[in-house]
Amino acid sequence: MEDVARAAGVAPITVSRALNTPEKLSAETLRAVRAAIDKLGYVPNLNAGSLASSRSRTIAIIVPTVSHSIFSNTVDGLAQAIAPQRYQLLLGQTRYRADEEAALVKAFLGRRVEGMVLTGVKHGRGVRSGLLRAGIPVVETWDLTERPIHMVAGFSNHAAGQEAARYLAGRGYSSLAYIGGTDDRSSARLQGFCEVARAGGLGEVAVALVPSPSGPAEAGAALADLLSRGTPRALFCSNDMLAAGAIFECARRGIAVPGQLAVMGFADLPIAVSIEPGLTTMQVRSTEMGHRAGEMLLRQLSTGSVSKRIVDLGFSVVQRASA
Amino acid sequence: MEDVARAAGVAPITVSRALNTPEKLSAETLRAVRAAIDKLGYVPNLNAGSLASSRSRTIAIIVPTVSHSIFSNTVDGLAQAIAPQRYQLLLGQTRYRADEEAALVKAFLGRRVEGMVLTGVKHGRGVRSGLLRAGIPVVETWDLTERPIHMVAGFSNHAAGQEAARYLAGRGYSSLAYIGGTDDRSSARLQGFCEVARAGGLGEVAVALVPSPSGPAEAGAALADLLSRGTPRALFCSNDMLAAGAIFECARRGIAVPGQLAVMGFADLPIAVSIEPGLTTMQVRSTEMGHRAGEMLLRQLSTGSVSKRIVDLGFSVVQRASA
DNA sequence: TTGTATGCGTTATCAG
DNA sequence: CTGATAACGCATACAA
Repeated sequence: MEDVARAAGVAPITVSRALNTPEKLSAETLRAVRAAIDKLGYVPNLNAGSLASSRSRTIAIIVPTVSHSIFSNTVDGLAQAIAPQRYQLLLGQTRYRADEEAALVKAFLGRRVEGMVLTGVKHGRGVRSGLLRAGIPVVETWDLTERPIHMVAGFSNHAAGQEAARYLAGRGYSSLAYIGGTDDRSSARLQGFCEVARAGGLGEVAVALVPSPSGPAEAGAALADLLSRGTPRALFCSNDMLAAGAIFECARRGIAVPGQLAVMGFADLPIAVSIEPGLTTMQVRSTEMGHRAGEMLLRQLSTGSVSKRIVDLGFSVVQRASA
Repeated sequence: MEDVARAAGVAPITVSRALNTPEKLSAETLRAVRAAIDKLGYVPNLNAGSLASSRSRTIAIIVPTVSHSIFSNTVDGLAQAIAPQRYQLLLGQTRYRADEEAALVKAFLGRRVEGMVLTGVKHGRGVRSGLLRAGIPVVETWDLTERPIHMVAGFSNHAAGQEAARYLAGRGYSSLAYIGGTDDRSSARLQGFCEVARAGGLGEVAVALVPSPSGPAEAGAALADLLSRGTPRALFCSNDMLAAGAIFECARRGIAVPGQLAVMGFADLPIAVSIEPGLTTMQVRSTEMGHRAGEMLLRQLSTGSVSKRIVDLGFSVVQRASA
């Protein structure tokens, strides 16, 4: 910056201003500084700027894994929301391990990120307190709680599970089965699903769990397991990829969908509308969740005020052919 | 850090050592410092550390979008490779726009990232020169070139396209069609595919392009378009999601796969093995690409030497039922 | 509109 | 094994 200042015949602070508040410089000075910057190929050190201004212009997001479209959509949405404001994105993956989350939060706090987006509302040891002490805005996603760390943008997994059971019961299916992951949010959906099934007199739900992260192939094996234990009439899968895998397995076994087995998914991924038969599923706004989280953080950062602490993005059944 | 030092009765630099080179401190001093750190809830400012040491311990990756599994796998692989070394990951999305790439590179350079992973080998204005001047290690992925910026870990899209055509020709299919995206790498695959088709006397390939990013739904429309223009016997899709969409469309139209139309995909995503019929596809190592890129960067950063500038991860046809 | 003085929170270097 | 001193490259506060 000193070199640039010298080349442009100004003080270093003027170079700083040319970068950050160009509107406060005369056109002539600005031109000279920019010419010097180009000539010297000067690349401002943003870390030094962060240190001096104590504003890092970074936001972090922690997800179980980015390999799962539901989460990568959220990352995508967040990235799109913050990019126009020239914030940069730090990405952390827990791979479904709570202690990883705590380590990542600590590391990001060390980076002095200005805001953080988390997955879920249950967190590892020290996460909540560390975040609270840091005093940065935090948005939890992919679930809902009355008592967020700071803000939450998501939907109730428990209620979504209930709604799925209600939908299937309403269509007259009585013998229900479930295939899903082992993470907190899948578990919440399962619990809601079973509650309504039980309350509706549909009896016990046949459950097959697959370890998260799960893909369509695992669903095939899980379905085989379920079929060996009984004859379900309708199957709720904790995400669309599992549902797709189940439908493929049915095709392989000559089981008609929905004729013999109705299949319902979760998330409304692109494959849901495309697969044959079209997949009845629970739509949730995965991209919007990230985008909204970004907006909430930015609003808090720029105005210092929260508009809403709890944003329920909801869910809705998308009825297609499979159930 | 000063507060911690005071509480522990040592100099600030000793606190720094407790954090970075604990093995150089006496057990007693170390214990005292750590106790003070815990007591005060001290979180070291890594940005300040970066400034003083000129080592940021960050690595950046730029992908078109993380919503596409092929790229999110690469991000995942990179994240896994660098996490154990306590490097952090900055993520940038171009959304398939070259000028975005240049802007992201510039921003990441400003952050003083220690290494960078790019998608593809064609880059926006100033990207190559800026990176070269910065002197940081760079790994290009998802393609191959004789003249990488620094290093490249990928495979030849052109050769993969050729191989696909060769495979289909070898199975006796003569009337070929193609559905694919509009990005550089898809284009390279298409070109290789057409070259071999032409050279093998199979005539012109019927081509339907869908704008990137593309999903299974777009493939349905593209296939409809192809069918309105002729009767292809085999279809090569530029990724498995497009192939899946094409297979679903065939199911809808009562077209037997592979009986009436053979379908071949690209990437070997989890859906390929799961879908019915099993998808014949071209396997590429998307996760490994990111992981390998991370290892190459770390090696360069720690030893200062490159083992291999050009790493060809290759590709291979995975034969299943669809072609 | 531009400049001067100062400090942000660490680590490198050199000494003891 | 521990400490004193001087950067690192900027932006804030204030002055002109």
